[in-house]
Amino acid sequence: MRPPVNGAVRRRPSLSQLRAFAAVAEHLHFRDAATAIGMSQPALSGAVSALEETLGVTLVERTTRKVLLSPAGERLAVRARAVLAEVAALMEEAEAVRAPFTGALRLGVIPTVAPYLLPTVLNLVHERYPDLDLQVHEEQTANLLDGLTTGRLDLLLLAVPLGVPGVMELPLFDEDFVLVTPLGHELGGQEGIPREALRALRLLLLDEGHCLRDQALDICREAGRDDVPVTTTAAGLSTLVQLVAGGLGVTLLPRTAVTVETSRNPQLLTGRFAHPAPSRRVALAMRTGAARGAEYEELAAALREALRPLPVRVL
Amino acid sequence: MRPPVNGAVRRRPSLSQLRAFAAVAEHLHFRDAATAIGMSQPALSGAVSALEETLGVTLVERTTRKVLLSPAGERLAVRARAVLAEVAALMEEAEAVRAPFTGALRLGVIPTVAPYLLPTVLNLVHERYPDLDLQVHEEQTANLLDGLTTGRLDLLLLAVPLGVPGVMELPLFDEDFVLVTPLGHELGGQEGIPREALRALRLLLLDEGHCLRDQALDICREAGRDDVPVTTTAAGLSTLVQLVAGGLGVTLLPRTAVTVETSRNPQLLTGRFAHPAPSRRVALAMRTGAARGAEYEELAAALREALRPLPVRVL
DNA sequence: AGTCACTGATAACTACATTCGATCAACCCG
DNA sequence: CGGGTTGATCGAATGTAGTTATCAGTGACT
Repeated sequence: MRPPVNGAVRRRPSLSQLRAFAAVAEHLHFRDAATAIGMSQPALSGAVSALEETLGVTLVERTTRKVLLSPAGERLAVRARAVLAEVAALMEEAEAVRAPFTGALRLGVIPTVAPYLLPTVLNLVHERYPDLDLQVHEEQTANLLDGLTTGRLDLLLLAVPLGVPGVMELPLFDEDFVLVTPLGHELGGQEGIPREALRALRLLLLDEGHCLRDQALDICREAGRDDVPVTTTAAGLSTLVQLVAGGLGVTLLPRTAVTVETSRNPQLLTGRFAHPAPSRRVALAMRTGAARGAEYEELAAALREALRPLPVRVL
Repeated sequence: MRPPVNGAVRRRPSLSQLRAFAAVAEHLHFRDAATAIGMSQPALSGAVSALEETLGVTLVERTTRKVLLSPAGERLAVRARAVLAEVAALMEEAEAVRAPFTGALRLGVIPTVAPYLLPTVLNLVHERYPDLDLQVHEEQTANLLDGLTTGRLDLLLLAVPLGVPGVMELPLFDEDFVLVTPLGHELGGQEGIPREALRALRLLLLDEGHCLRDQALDICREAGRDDVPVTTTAAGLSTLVQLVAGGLGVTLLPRTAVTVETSRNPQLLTGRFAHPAPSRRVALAMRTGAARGAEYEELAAALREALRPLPVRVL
């Protein structure tokens, strides 16, 4: 009493079969799919048929003129892609073991960090990991996270916490915010400024999308300021500082940006907040389970050392 | 200027190679591993060597007397297992598509739900999915969750929310708790009992580990009762009800349990709480991304229909 | 309606990877 | 110093997976 039409011996699918199927699922066209994965069309055709045979399921509805996936095919294509992704991760990890700190590392950095930390980062990489081909992409947090999860980027350097599942943060340091004022401002150059002072100030902010803008607004809220002072905004910290120098208001600057941005402008003063000063945490972020994760952690450790000379609290 | 000792052509590992490696990683013994996956020892030996060749990494340190994984091997074994797990999931999903609602379904049920819902569940399965081999396991929530994540169980029927990552809940219904009192108790048989009444009652509870016990305690806390009345506890709801009938105190019973547990005992009365009454939500739970997930969702839908006659709020 | 271009399927053949049984060499143990 | 166990190696048989060449069905255009 065996099942009726089941003469097929159930066996294990092969990776190339899954690759073939995934390619067909993507292109919905056998010849295109075949060239895409570098094999002949008959081979691919046979591979897909063989897979359907081994799984006992029709995956692809082919009318000579059109190809589309069966409902089962839709579901199994997802699984096939998952398998192939795992295999790719394995091979990548093998490569990472074989030759750590080589090849391309696509690093995403937020604009309010990039100009001030990149010198340190680039130096470190150049000195310590000369075979690492660091490719820097400066974007805002949301874009970076999208790039990370879609695989366009490998590693991010940004402000945390992110609270995004599947993304692991490797904290680097905490840095205080300082108050940047024009020369002659009542708070100019003071120390121990209470946060509540923010309530009465005309605060200049970055454009929408910059996490620093949101952090500044949060700090204001915590200081008891409920209105949102959106009068002027600037695309970059340098511009923002120029606006402050021009007397349009004051702004908050992360500690790492202060030296670069204010030293070249004698019109500015920086004031420190009272302890505990508002601060932000800067970290590396990678996909949880990234193939080169171990390297990223080592890089984070090396980076913490390299950042020690900076006026921040290294973690 | 090509890399020095790299004559090997980098190619793609095969699934059988990964299977072989995973087996060796598990057994740390070539012959055992070979028999475990049903292939000859030389074949397995060759497969592992071939994998090392394709990956360009030494995975296994073999001294003729001992086998152990290299650090790289440890890391890559994890990846290999992940690949194989994905493949297994794919095959299982294919099987599920090919023959839905057949084969074994290992269902875990908590003790405070099992006796009252299983008749409905078994009936439904028998009528609608006769080829489904339902295997019921009655355990407490913590054990069930462990069983689910380790793969010992496929589906759970329990009280939610669980808040466990990787576990998806398919809500079935909400049911009120009722107050069970002995005959002659001041609150006996009343309706619209305020929760605050719980403060003054001698409440009997189930043993540690039953989620119903924790829910009852939560309800008490919400009602403003801070002390934990742990005087007597019982291993099952039936026992608990007997204790109530014996005048030892009162207890909370989920609505689905009331008919069964109180009808056979004329010594008891049940009282309803004022709206909104304390309640619990009962749901199915499965691993996120379970191969037969679509079937479980359909089963949940069918179950909701089948439960409609019961005095609960079906979702 | 006929033809053409393009689709995926098939056939025949080849190459090579996988597997097996048999055997070998190293090692631990008594 | 054997005896037994370990993993590695060998050579042959098998089966898989790939190739090129060709076929057969379909829709579009004239």
